[in-house]
Amino acid sequence: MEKLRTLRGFRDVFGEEIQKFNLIENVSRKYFNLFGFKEIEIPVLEKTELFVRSIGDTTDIVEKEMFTFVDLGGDSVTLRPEATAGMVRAYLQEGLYAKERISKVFTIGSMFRHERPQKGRYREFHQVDVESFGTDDPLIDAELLWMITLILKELNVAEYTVEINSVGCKECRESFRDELVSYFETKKDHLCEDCLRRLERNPLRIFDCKNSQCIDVTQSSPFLFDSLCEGCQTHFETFLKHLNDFNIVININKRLVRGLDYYSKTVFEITSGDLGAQKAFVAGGRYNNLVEEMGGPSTPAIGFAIGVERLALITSIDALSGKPSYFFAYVGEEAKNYLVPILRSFISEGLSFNYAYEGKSLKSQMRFADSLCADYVLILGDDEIAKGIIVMRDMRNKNQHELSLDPQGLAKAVLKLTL
RNA sequence: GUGGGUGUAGCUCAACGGUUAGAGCAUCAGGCUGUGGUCCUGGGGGUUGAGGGUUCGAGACCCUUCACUCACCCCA
Repeated sequence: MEKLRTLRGFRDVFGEEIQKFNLIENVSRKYFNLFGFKEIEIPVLEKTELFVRSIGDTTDIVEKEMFTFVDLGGDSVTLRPEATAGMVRAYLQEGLYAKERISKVFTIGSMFRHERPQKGRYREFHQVDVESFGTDDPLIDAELLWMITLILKELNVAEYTVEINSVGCKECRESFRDELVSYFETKKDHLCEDCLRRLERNPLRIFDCKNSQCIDVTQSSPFLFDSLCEGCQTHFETFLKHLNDFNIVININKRLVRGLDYYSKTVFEITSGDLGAQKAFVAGGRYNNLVEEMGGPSTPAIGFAIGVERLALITSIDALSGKPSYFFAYVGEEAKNYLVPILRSFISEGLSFNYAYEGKSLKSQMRFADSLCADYVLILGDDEIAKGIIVMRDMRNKNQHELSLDPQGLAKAVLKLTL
């Protein structure tokens, strides 16, 4: 029989990695709450159209990376490849724009992209996603980056680069596009196949190309950054000023463009050299037109996503929580009768507890306790029962104490001794 | 979609084309029938990813296929 295993690019997350995931989520939540962001959980599965319309039908994600299928009702549905589209949909569907002047929301969960898996990239991956609707003030652009740096600091991530750029508004992009196309037309024979295709459909993406010839061509090309309209330029300069106020060190990268069509003005990426090719672990930007394009009122917005797997790769986890753990070792059937009362006592005091279900030898139980890294082992056998006591062994220094055998009061007595 | 690497015990890996495929770690047990980590002894655990071929003989060589992995592409 064929062995059952996960689908390609899908994984079981456990052990140290899940601890890191939890840590990342907890630290993120903490700061989101401090900054006034509210959690919202949105569906993993949405109508395909939602993603096609928001992300853009010429993007790689939509063209070849979505888990799309027809459901039993005949609708084309898609597992979300990113969170922003669903967040915008929720913002409109739930009428948040009418309920509050500014909506600051976040969500945490799985995303799906049908790509070839490699280090730090899987078909199911996790993102922490943050969105702010309702203001174009560059102060919030800087505030988001500040919040991210605080989270990274608490997670002990020190080696990273914040790259920022502005991709302008619709208007400056429109006029720049013609300028760019005419420049690349003259360099056509130096561009790779992909870039020739990009030239037709989405010329800005040529800046994304890793091909050395294409990079050469872009060296002397005009940059959108240099032909921003006055409004976008002021927006960017104010953004820079606020970043400086928050004491955030950044790197302006005129080549930085995003792979999704909806971005405008501010875009940013946070990268780490420790991640190899998949070096971006946080990315985001402003998208002032998307809400309107999706059928809502004209609403400026900005958001970002943290790649949890990638962040976990560069996060080192400290020692586990300081709470001691206890193990109950018993010898003989009579001792086992004390198990449940003692268990109840421990749980009601909130003490972490474990034991061997089959009795086995005391030696075996001690080994088990050791393998679980128990801090204390409570030992109960015929001798102790006869004397009305229970022995508590400190596994680190091998000291043993005798406690009176009173199941109800045992946890309290143990607490007094061990804390 | 393209290219490279790798598939042998739960994990990490050995085994020149030649007995019954081994070792370390892990696990279980014993030494020490009431005390963990160290030590010693032993046990269990394998369709060598799958299928075909070459050969007297294949874990090894050839072909096919699958999977994993890294990189490209793209992205978080």
